[in-house]
Amino acid sequence: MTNLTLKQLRYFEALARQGHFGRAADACAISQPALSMQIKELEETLGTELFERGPRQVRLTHFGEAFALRVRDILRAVDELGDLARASQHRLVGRLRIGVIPTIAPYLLPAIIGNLTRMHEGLEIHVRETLTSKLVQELADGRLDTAIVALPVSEPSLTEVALFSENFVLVRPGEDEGKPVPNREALREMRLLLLEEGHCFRDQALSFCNMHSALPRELLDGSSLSTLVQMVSAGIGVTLLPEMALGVETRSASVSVAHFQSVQPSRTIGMIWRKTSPLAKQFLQISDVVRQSADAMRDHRT
Amino acid sequence: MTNLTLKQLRYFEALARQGHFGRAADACAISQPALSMQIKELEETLGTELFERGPRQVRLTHFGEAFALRVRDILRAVDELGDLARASQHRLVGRLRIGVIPTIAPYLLPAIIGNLTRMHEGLEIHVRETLTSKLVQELADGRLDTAIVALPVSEPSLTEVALFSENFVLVRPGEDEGKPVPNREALREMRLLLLEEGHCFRDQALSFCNMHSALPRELLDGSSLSTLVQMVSAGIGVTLLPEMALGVETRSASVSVAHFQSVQPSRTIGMIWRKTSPLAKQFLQISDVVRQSADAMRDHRT
DNA sequence: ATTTGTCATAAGTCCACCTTATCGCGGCAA
DNA sequence: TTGCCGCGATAAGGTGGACTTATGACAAAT
Repeated sequence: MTNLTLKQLRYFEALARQGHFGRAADACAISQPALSMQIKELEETLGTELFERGPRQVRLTHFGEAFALRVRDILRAVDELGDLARASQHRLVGRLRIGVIPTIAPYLLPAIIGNLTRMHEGLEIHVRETLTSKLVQELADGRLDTAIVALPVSEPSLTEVALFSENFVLVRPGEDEGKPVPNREALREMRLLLLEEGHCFRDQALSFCNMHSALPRELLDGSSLSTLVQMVSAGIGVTLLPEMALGVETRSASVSVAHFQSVQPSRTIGMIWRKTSPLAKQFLQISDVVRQSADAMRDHRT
Repeated sequence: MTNLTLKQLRYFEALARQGHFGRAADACAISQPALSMQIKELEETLGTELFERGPRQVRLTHFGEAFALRVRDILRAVDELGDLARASQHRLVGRLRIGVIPTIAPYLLPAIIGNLTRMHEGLEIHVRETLTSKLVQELADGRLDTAIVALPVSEPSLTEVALFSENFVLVRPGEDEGKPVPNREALREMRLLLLEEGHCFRDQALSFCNMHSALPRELLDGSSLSTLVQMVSAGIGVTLLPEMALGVETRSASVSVAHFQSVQPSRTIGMIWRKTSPLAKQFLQISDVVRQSADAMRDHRT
């Protein structure tokens, strides 16, 4: 025996409502025999009569009534599937698992989360803050949807879009205020405090100084940019900060901030996601939000 | 765009569960391209991607996950439809609206209801007690499922099956005990107490006496057999009772009961239902229950 | 008795769906 | 790199199911 179909249930519902084959067929935009056949097939599939066909009227049997109640629930649920799909066309819905590197997260996330939840009501945002390599791995595993990292990542399976660039600034103890800004060569002679191994920002800073990672002698590892700034404030050394961290980290510390003159060190921050992800359009939307958030922060700081 | 089908939802569920087109196709007992096409069609219908097709694995999108939850509910509900039908195959289920004439109801119903509820657990019995004409009308209107009345009813649209026959007995005041039993002609000279117009039992009694209904002079109307017996007990007249009523009505009344000698008046009690009713088989089942109940009563009384 | 209304059945057409065969592509090993 | 392999998408063709119109059957109404 054939399985039952949604079509049959729809026809059944129409006939139960109309109590008349002809009118029900009209309502379904089919011919009366087509409806008759489908109803008959449905009854055979169930092994029970659903309607009592009298010459005067077509009436539901008892079982038909019980059946109709459940069928209506089912049809409503099915129609809601369509609504659900339509609703999630333009609006990002459900859970968004976003990864962010530690040298970005504290400064950018508050604004991003605020804007996203405001624009996409009902969006549940999970944040993962860790190193780029782990983010990439978790992205590939499907444990993350997207991540905000420093470009380039150069993973062939990932799409990357640029969000913004930010310069690095030199942070020195407060008493160094006004001293000439060292160039890269001079910097190499100073005690440069950087994050521990694995942070991309560390590599970027080293790269700017033309140093290789195999020079641990002159480096002290700090666990966060905030810690580094505190150490600088204590006169232990100097460090580099991405511009975005300036507002938060140097506000209440006795340090002096200096911009480099000729060659501005910088990095590009971008968003990445699996090339296969069907949420690409939504991610582009989100990237706009992030870009705007970052711009707003920059404007507000200057 | 075509509507979505249960088949698509079933395929979708299999693919969501297996995460692999080939295995899901096997599970559905179809070829892999067939499943691919149906999934594609489903996604097009919804306007959204349900799966993220990576070279490594096939994963649900967020929307796909939300979708799967609802789909599973729907499929479960649909499968329950089949169970519901199968469960109500042989067992009478739901509501049974049964009509009974007043000269039967008080005596037969307790036993019937007891037996029916015992045999068909979960059966909800509604009883309607009124005159045959109204029962027939309500039956035709679909407000009753079946009725127990005196045959024949001779409605072409109704099926009738005999349940049992019962004789009428003469009920006289207690002091008439032992007096010769009058024949029909003698009965016509006595003060015969009968039910009001419309009761079939009244017509049956009159018919036995060869009287026509247009003889109100010698008749007094009582509202129930019980009332009639009380009036007889008070010496107001005599009446006829169906045998079935004997036990209940004459137990605590000072009346004498006499059986007629030669020509036993009687009536046939039967069950009726719409010819179009698909519950015919169940009604036959019920009629057996009723028959047994009546026999048990008769045996118990003698 | 004829007509009307209503549902079931018949016959034929067409499209949806399934099949097998093949392509395209990314991953993997020599 | 090059060829192989696994897997999903695509192509082409066949079959059955579902729809159509036309007609039958039956009861009710006139």
